[in-house]
Amino acid sequence: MQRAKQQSTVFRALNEADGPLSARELWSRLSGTGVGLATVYRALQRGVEDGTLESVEVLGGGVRYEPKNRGHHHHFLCSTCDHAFDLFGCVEGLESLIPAGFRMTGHEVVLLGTCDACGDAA
Amino acid sequence: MQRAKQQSTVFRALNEADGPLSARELWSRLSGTGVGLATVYRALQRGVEDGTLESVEVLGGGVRYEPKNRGHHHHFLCSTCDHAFDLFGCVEGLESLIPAGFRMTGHEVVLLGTCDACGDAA
DNA sequence: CAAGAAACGAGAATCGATTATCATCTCTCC
DNA sequence: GGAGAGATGATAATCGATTCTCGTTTCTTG
Repeated sequence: MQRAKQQSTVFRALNEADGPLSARELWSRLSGTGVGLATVYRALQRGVEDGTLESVEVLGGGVRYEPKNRGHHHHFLCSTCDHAFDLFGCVEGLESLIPAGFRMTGHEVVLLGTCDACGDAA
Repeated sequence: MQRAKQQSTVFRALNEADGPLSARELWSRLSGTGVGLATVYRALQRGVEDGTLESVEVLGGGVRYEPKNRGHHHHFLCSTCDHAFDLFGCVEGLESLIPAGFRMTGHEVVLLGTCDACGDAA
């Protein structure tokens, strides 16, 4: 087991993911590498401080993290495996929903359903 | 202080709200009525079982509850006061975001910004 | 009014997520 | 090779949210 390189192992796993991962989710993907949960949290915290990572809250799964260089996008949450996938593209017409006097600075869209793998299995 | 009527006090407060409320938020609106936090949780739990309430997760504020008779709608989350407001209307074009093989069963939209009151104060 | 059932409030207990602690290990720079 | 700094893993501690427990109170029914 290498030391002092564990955090980069964490970052690599996050970069290879197809969506934001929670600390636990990330940790379970690192089983076998000997990386401890505390190190995962330390890496995530550092990444956010550095500005290389971003914490996002999708739904029901607590906070998840993903690289900050993925641009504006949204997520698809599989209700079976509870994994969040990145989506590309956005939606129009959000402004029409805003009540008078409110100022919008951002938006989040989450699509729910079953992913490819879970749909096949069903 | 009346007893055995506390739960209806909880339901009334929730019906009068302009958006979903968390247990704490609801409880703080009932300060002065003598209603305990446990009773708020009991009422919420019962309401969800009855089907009269629905639990929703907006963002960052944990679970919130609202009456189930409000139809399909979304929410606006004020980043200053952290209160969630009901919005009316919906958006189009969500289907185009779904990857091949995925099946969509629902969606959530949250607009972020500052509400009327907090915008005025700023 | 009396008895039993259900609801109540306060605070203890629990639960999951995150953070802090600490002894050990590894890397860097002599 | 050695010293010091920083990183690491295991685990304890913390924190907030929610649920549970218990003695008390209120409601219902007669």
